[in-house]
Amino acid sequence: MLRFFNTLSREIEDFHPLEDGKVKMYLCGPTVWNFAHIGNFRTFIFGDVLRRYLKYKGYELTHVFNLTDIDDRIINEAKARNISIDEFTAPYIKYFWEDFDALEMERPDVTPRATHHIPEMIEIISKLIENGHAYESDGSIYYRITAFPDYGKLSRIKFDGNITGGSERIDTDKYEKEDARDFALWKLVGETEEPGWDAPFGRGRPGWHIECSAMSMKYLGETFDIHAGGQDLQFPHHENEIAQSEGATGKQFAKYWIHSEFLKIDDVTMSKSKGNFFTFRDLREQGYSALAMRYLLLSVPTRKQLNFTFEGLQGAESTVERLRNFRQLVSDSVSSPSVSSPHVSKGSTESDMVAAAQTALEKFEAAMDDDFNTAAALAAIHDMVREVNTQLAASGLTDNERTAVLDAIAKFDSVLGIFGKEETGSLDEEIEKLVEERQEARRNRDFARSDEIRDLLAEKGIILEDTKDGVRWRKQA
RNA sequence: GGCGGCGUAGCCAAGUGGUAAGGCAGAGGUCUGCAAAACCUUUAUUCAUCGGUUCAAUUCCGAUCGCCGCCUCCA
Repeated sequence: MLRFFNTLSREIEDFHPLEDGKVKMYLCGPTVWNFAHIGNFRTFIFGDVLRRYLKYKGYELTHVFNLTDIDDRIINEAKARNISIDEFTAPYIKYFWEDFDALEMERPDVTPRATHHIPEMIEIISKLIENGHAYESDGSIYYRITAFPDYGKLSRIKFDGNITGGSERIDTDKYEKEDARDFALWKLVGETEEPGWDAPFGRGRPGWHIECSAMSMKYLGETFDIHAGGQDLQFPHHENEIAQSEGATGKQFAKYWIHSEFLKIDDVTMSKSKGNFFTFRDLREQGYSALAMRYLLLSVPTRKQLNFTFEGLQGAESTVERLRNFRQLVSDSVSSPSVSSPHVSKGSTESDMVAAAQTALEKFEAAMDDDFNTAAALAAIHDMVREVNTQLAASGLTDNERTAVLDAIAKFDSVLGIFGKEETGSLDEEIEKLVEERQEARRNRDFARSDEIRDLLAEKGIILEDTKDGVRWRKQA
């Protein structure tokens, strides 16, 4: 039974989708005004694992993941460069998907862009004006929070007049809002001002929150199962989404809310405004692999803050390498002559590793079912790896064991995506020749030459290992 | 000021009212021509501190210290 923490209730709840066997989920995607950093990707990778795990559990999933391609930063940057919004965002959208794919995330089913859904936003705003949840004032359409008594039910924020730290904006606000908490749905602009779209209530552009209401409800319906996103979006973004959507439809918006915690770097939150962030590309250039980043970001359950350190990333690199190596060893064990040697044919030996794989799968699923405890899920995998490695070193695996273990790995990886693609293909001829020459040298006990070749290949990213069954090669991640 | 989270070995961390998962790094060993990989052993008498509840607390309660976040654009 899948259970997880629902921000709405602040409790761990059993998961019951609205419709049996089907899940509709929405994840807030990036604002494409810059490169996404790995803190951003923590949320997205969690979303990916959430997606994969729901499918693993057999749900038929509709997964919507938006791109915000209009907001004040984008407008200002585009203006500053004297280019259109589309021209400004196009490269960042391209980079984003490149990073997304490189991090082995599965593409969501629908990836809508805000600028392509202006009519849907206008429709919601029109409804809100009609039913009294919105009003015009001083060049903007505002949401009327007093008309929505449930406001604050997600973030549980209280407006007791106690706000001091955040009061600056409100105190100095030059807009004529009925209530300081009211937020803009639509900002009216002049007839020729860009960007601007025509609407019954006047030409303008959307506010900061309406896009997610519009895109989620368009593709998932007025009520859907899961809405996820970064912790920082809880307030005001998600709170406002609820207000807009439920204000317009009178129905519950999302049933379950999941928020991913921040990534810290040296104990300070990684954020663009603080300038202490690394992009995926930064780390890639420093030689760290996408798989290691995935592993690191999944090594801490999403609801806990994760402290990023290079020592940790390096550790993740070693771990991922070990896992990949493990799969390769198990896979290669087919041809190992020791597999069929008589001394391993004891029935108990075989059932042990089949059982180990089974146990690992059970623990893995139990951990994931328990509020997506990826840390415990990884531990289950490591336990199996150690057991099987021991068996492998001692006497090899039977065909049944090999199949069971590889099958378990495939299942783990269908959710976590940390093993990466299997190494296939062969070495090119030149390298093949060097390997052969090294073998020859070793036979002649010319170790100086053989070590020389091994170093040479290592520089090319080919790692050679001499095993009792012959030479084995693998590529560096 | 209001609200919330966290503090577990060198690092990343799971976890439970009954006596500390897992990974990385380190040390020793097996194997190897040497390596690598893998395996074995080892690394927290202790879970920020101080009190309290309890037969028993890292786990519950309170206080203190430290760190992080939201309340303002940010995954």
